[in-house]
Amino acid sequence: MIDLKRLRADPDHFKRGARDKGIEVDIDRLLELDGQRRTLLAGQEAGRAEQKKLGKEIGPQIGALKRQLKEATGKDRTALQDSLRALEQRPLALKAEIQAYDERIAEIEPPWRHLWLEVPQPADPDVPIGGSPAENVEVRRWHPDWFDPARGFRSNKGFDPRTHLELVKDLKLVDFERGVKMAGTRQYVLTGDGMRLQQAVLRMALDLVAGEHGFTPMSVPVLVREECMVGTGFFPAGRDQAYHVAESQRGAGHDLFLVGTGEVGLMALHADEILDEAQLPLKYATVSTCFRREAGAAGRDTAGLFRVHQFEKVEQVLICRADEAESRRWHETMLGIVESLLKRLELPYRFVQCCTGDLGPKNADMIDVECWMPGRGDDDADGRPTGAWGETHSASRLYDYQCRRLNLRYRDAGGKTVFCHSLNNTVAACPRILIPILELYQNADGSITVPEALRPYMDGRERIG
RNA sequence: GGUGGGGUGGCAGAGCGGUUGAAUGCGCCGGUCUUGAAAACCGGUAGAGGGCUUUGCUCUCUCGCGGGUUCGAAUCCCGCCCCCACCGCCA
Repeated sequence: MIDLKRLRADPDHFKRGARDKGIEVDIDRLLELDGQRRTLLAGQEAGRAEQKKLGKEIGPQIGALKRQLKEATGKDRTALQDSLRALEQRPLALKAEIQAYDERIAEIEPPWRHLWLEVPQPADPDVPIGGSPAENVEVRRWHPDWFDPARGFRSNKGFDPRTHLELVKDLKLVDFERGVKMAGTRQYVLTGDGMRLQQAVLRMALDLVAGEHGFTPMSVPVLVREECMVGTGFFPAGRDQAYHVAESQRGAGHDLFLVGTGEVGLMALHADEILDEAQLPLKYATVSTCFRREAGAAGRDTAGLFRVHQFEKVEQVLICRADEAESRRWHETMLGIVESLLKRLELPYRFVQCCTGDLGPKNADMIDVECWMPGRGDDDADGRPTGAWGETHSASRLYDYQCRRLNLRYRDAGGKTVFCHSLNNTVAACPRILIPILELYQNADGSITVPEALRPYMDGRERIG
């Protein structure tokens, strides 16, 4: 969430930020509620201060009188009761006053809090302003010697490509029909070498980020409390995207939600903690199952492995000191890890600077990594796909937006508690990353060459099919 | 799932409903002493929000979380969450 002090000081900054991201939030209403709340709080606190003072003054007197009352009879009793009543008059009036404040605050706080959570983090000034992914800006690209996306598949490999959909069917790597039978649309079964290939990619990615780059590998819950989803910034905006396990309907005290990314478990791990500055940065990686409802994506990428409800992902997160330069450096470092993965896999890729409209509420900056997928894109005159870039990774820089929500802080050299900065980045998302691998490494005879970097994870095998 | 016990500061551990935001011990920080260190002694040691004459003073909230009783709740009542023990079930 954003810093309310900054919002009060410069509302236009946040209004602009929301507008640039195409997110509707009534900031004027939030400021109004905030002002009301602060006024009420001041009144409530003044009342309580007096109540405490009074309690110390006349509390012991009341206690003494009540003790006397127990033994007293007749006239004494009436007199004692009268003085008791007189003594209690002021605190009773105060009590009513404070309760009135409490009620009004209780009315205001839920909408105030909800609006506060909805205010997006403004994008950094160097993020291009735009409304849709079409306005994202390519930053750089790379391709191996043996495949230049600019030239088209045939001139690179000497034959026309099949799409990954055709390849997995021919080679029996995926069973879509039975996946759908069991679990509905966008479900699939990886079979045999399809599963082996996926495991090879995941393990290679985890070894890279954990083994070579010092990210601690973790296994974290994928079924979490709502607080984790709100804390990591996926709720309330992305509530529709998450599967909701309504355990409260069968008597449990709280519901659970299936995470859409391992980032949730890795980031929520340290919620409500105050870390030592010396512990930072925290570098974590996980391989986890991810669940997405894909609400609003009906009809988009329905065929194949591109957009599915359940998938496996190696994710890296980093929690560091609240220093812009440092978190920018880590962003580059994490992107560098992805780059080395894709170079080892020899997959043509490009980095894309996402525009404001593509960032989502929580990010100040986001770089997408796209791989060349020969089976995507428009068809040519012969009805063959011409290929297109497809998003496989996404690297976000969040400043302290996420850590504020998670209440995740550290104590700096001066002893102050400061919200940490956080970053996250895909290392490898499966089965999506299998698409460029299968399509680029396909051979004229319909087989797939196993990328060299994956062979150690595939019992040394050189081809599938 | 059943039964029982329990959640208090960095940790351990007290706390008849009334100056208890919290004794005591440990740890940590500063000081005295010392050639240096240890010991001993003295002092200080939670977080959040607000106000001001803004590096200090002051107010409010926080004893798992939420609600209730009360003039007043760490203390009494209710709900929830979590932990521990034993039993049952189980990869």
